Amino acid sequence: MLQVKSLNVPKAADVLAASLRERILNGHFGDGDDLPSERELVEQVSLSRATVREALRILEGEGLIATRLGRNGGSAVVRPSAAAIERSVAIFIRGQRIRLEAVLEARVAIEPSSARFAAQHRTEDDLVQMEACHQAMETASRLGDLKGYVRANLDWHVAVVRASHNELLIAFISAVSESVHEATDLDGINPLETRNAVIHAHRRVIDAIRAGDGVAAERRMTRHVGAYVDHVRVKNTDIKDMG
Amino acid sequence: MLQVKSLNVPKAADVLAASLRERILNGHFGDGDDLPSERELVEQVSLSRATVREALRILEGEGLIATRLGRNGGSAVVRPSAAAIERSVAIFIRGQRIRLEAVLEARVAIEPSSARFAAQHRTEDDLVQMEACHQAMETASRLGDLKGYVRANLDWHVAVVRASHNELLIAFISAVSESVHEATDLDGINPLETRNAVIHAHRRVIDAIRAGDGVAAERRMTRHVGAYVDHVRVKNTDIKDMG
DNA sequence: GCGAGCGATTTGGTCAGACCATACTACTGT
DNA sequence: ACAGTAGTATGGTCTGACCAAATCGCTCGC
Repeated sequence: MLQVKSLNVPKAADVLAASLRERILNGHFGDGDDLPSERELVEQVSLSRATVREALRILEGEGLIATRLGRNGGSAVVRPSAAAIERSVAIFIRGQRIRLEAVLEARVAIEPSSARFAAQHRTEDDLVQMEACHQAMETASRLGDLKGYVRANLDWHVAVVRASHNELLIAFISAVSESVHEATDLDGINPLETRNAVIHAHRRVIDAIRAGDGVAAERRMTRHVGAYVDHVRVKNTDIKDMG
Repeated sequence: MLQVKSLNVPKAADVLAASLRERILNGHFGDGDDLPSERELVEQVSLSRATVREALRILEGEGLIATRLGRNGGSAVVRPSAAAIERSVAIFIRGQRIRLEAVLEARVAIEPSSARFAAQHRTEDDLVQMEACHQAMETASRLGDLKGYVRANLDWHVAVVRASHNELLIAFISAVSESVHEATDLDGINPLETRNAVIHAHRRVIDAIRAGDGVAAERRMTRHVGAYVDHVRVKNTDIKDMG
């Protein structure tokens, strides 16, 4: 007797989604192009509207299309942004209950190299952004606005990585930053003494980046984030999860 | 006249998905638990089956549930894995046409620190895994099996990061590795001379990790991946996209 | 002429009910 | 006792309808 091996039965919606995804990523549909309306797609692919909608919803979840309501609405192709990565990372961290220490380690791994790349590729605008965050930190620290200080601190780190002009690193750091922020609020007393040390360290990193000195930028960032993770570690000798 | 501010109209499916997502991430539903069947959910939340299905599909896309067919089927909660991150990163790289150079930079940023963490946290099993990849590389190189060599090379790098026991770094490196692999196939002639140098560099990294010497592991890995990215850069002076 | 207002139209969002395909359960006949 | 078969719970798909939002385009009054 003929043996059929475990016959996979792909779902119609998945097949359609894969087809559309491929055409989008191939550039067949460009950024901003409107896909056919749901009812048109129904006719074109001979599937029910429910199935077509399910496929569109998959692509929307992947950040490949955006759907608008009303006349002249429909689904338009969008360039996939880092937002999808940030979402999946956030879910991963919460769902797997990743240790805060591991999240900080990831930052420590990424930021020094990013600082080096930033020194090599930074533009004038990047410097302006970093200085703005820096000043916001100083102001918030002086006023005792701890919440604003922590926020500006996070923004500064993201600004540095942004200056590297490496889209992947930017996506990664953005993804972990949010989780760090949520945990840091609870954790940090951030005494003035520590705040001043942080601000000073930031100052020196910015200077190196402005001077285009990648080696110094990397070394200074290494020291800075290393000190920070040590600081957190001594405050939480026990293992602490997030979420 | 009363002014209503921009009245947001959340879609029912999104609301339901958010509700279920929260309950899953809170641990209210544990790993492996079965969600109510679609028809039960329809009754519980007073929405149509199409809407309920859309919500479930969202969660499935986020890697929070898995759905099985047939009797005793239904949606079961699963721990979100790195797979979702890998998917979103792959889409991001292809969709944004991230430069291969940027992808390699991300690896360069991540791997040295990972090697250091690996030296600190590696288990015996981790060493076995790395040695296995190493040996596979040597064998493939000797036999001239370039495809196997490249594969084993990638696996070795992932194995090192895996030994760091940092789930986030593992997810990141896995995500970029696939993209690197797809591009490397085309790129690499990988002459014997280069292969031997790579294998020797790997040997020294493994030795440092085995010895628990984090500083040496990090330094050696830095040199190794730095040499590799330079190697690629000289071969592609023009900017090359992926996908 | 022209702008404000208002209906018509297009399009996604939701609903209801049905039927099919699949995988497991339980019975039944030898 | 066991193989085969009918039953059943469940996801997958289809059909067709109606609702709600956003836009278009016409009319009317100035």
